[in-house]
Amino acid sequence: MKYKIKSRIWIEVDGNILLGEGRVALLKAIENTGSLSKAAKSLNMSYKKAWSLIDAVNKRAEKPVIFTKIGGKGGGGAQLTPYGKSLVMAFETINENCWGFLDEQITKQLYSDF
Amino acid sequence: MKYKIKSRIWIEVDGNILLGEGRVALLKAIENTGSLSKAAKSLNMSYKKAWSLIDAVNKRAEKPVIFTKIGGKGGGGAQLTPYGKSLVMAFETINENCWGFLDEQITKQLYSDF
DNA sequence: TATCGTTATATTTGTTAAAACATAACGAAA
DNA sequence: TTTCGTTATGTTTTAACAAATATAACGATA
Repeated sequence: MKYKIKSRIWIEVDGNILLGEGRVALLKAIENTGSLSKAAKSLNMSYKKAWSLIDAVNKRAEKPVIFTKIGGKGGGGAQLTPYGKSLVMAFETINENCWGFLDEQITKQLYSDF
Repeated sequence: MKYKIKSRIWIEVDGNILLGEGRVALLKAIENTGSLSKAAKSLNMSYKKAWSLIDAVNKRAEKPVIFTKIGGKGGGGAQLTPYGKSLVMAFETINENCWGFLDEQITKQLYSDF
């Protein structure tokens, strides 16, 4: 089969993006590193960009998605809230299910004989 | 339900985009107008952009998607091949099915109680 | 054979999005 | 009270992408 079907999904609130693949990757990196700056570095992203993405997510989500701490031991840090974790999980599940669905669909619509 | 799920799908060949929503819209406009330049105008797109999109599609598709004529009555024109029409139909069907699937999914993954 | 609206293509300009850079505030601990 | 690695934010610069402009070739028809 020569053709491959691809997709991007995202979640919107009032016409503004809440969560997409990039933001989910960032949230997962925060979960793994405990810090926004480390997460940004691990994704080869500037801190500023990471911060603005997270800011947008926090502004639009129904409940806070991360909480941060400034100063103190280690300089501070950032962690996902339980709600943030559940959003990430839901997004990834939907995304994977979508891939499977689309693979089925392209076979049906483009490569079936009947 | 505060969150809305959105998607974009596209078809790739060897890592290059063959068809996405924009190109499908352009192909449909060609079908309706019988001309690439009229189609571009109807979509508020420059002729050059339209031409390069179509060029990319023709280079990558398994079979020609449009055929063109230069000069003569009306100056020339462009039309979809039957294969082009079938690609457009398949794309639109898959896209609509995908929207329905994703609406189900977000309800299941984010708004179900069990 | 002059005209016309196309297709086909190159080149320049403009606009927007991303990257880079800079800096203040914070608070635990040495 | 100085140091350190954070969070938080503004400003400037760069680069990628889109738009605008220009022009040649084509062929039916008047």
